Amino acid sequence: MDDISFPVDASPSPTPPADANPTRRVDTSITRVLGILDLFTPEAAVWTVDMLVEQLQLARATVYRYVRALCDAGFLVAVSGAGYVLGPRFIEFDRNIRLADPLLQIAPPVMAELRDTVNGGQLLCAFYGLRVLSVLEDKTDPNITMSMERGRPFSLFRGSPSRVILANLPTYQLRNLALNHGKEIAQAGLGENWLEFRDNMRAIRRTGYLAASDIDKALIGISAPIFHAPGAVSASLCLVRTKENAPPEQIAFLGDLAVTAAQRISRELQEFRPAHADRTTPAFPVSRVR
Amino acid sequence: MDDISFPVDASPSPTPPADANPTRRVDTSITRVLGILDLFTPEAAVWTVDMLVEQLQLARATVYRYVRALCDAGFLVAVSGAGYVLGPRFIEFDRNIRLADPLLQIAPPVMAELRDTVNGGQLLCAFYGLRVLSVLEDKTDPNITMSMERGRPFSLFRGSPSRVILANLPTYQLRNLALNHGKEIAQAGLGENWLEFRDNMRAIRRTGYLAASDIDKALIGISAPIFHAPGAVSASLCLVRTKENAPPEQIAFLGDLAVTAAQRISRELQEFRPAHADRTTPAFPVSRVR
DNA sequence: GTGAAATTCCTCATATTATGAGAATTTCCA
DNA sequence: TGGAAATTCTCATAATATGAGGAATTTCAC
Repeated sequence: MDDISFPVDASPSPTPPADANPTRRVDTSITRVLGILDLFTPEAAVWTVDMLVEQLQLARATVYRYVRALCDAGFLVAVSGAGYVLGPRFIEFDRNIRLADPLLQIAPPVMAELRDTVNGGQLLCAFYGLRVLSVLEDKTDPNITMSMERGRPFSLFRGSPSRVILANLPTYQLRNLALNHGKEIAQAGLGENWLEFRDNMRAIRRTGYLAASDIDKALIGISAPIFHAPGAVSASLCLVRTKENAPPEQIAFLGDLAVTAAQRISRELQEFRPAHADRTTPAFPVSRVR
Repeated sequence: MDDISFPVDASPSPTPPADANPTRRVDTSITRVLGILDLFTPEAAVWTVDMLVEQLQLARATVYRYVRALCDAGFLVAVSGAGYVLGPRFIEFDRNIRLADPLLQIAPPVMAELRDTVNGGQLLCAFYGLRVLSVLEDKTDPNITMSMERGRPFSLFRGSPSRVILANLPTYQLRNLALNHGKEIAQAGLGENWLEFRDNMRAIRRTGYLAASDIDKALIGISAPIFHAPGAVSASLCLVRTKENAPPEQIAFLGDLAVTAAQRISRELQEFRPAHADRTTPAFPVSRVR
């Protein structure tokens, strides 16, 4: 737990930027169609065709074609008054993901057992390529407004749940990240070069857990990694307390608690065999970074 | 509540068929790309490019292009071992929908108040064009395994939450449905022709609530409609009990309870002004049937 | 770290198909 | 039922997605 300093400006980065890679040639109509969905945010939940025409600078007929394709697929629905909103397909797919995810079958009882000891909140985070997502929360302290419910995205480089996953990625993936995202790594205070970065990650790995407070300054999160297979990190368990409820001498205790619980989840995960093992389906594995 | 009979075979219809309309010309690549996502089910959560090539009968390079487009958008993620699974974007979009949906801000406290009186379970269902989706459940009786958690789709023509929404749609939408989905309506026992259908729907509308047991035979659901605007039904509240806990003489009581709560939710919904009323955004309205 | 095997991406010619403008049709509310 | 608004259709044109095979990466066991 040495000196992993975070001299980052506290920009909240609510949504990581869509991984637009302008240098890479890509089928444009697909990208354009899918890009429409990005416009539908909680702040701008309803879009009319007129608004889309103006925003996208496309012909009216084209916008209608796009919108219809998305409606047919259930990604948009028409609402009264010539508007469109995000469709039911996202809700259904989220359920599909929940149903297929072994982590969500294994972790909840473990987290429930911890609830009283933690006396704060718990967060289960999953590794998704370049980002980490909260997938489950378990809150007891009503003073903790984590607003970290399922679906909240985090950068891979900020917050203890993310960083403890990052630190446990295989070496070649860390090297990839250092090559492709060196600037973000440096900005996050994780090292100015590959060697520094590697050593910092190793330090976190050796401690086993990571305590940090760089997302919500009033809270402290103590995270431990979860492995789908030996050496294959795929998630993390984060114990959360308000800072005044987490005196320094308790950090190690909470860290051990997190590590033990995460190891237990990892073990059950590795013994887990999905209910539908009939097909020639590969076992559910861990995300790759690109 | 007269004689709305349901002589339907109990086919569970887990997922309504994707609204494929082969007669209608549509941009094909978009459809093909989005269609890939349909392959990712809880039973077949992991697909390799090889499997996709065989399934789709497309060139390897094309499949890679499709998959990359979907990965770039976050709808798929690469996992170790050359596989792909549904990506984080669905989880994020589901959260976006939750955050933007006034219903999910208003209904939970109302449902919490009802919890002890209902002494079973409650289901909040939303109307999405041709289907109805469970969006929230509140369960107290542990014997009720509704498996109706958020995201479970229902046909618009089966189950009391769906039918009570159906019955309260505006006349011209009912006529549309009778024209385009007459067979399903007849199969669901809702009427052999437009006049029968219209009368059946009017009967449900006049009763105010609908009790039925056609989804889970061991349970009974008592549903009342929720309106986003006068005359614009958009959701329903369904009170659930096991059959032995719901003697006939209590049905009317539960029906009144559902109607009262649904009316309260409707009223608050119509008074609701979203937090982000800055833009020239239309107010969040109700789905249309096509 | 290193190297072999597997996965992923790129290049390019060709033919498919998406696009835009405006007309025709359908929807929906008074 | 009518009429304004929303949606879809038609068609010529230009853009771009496709497939095949080879090149470049990535992965993972040693």
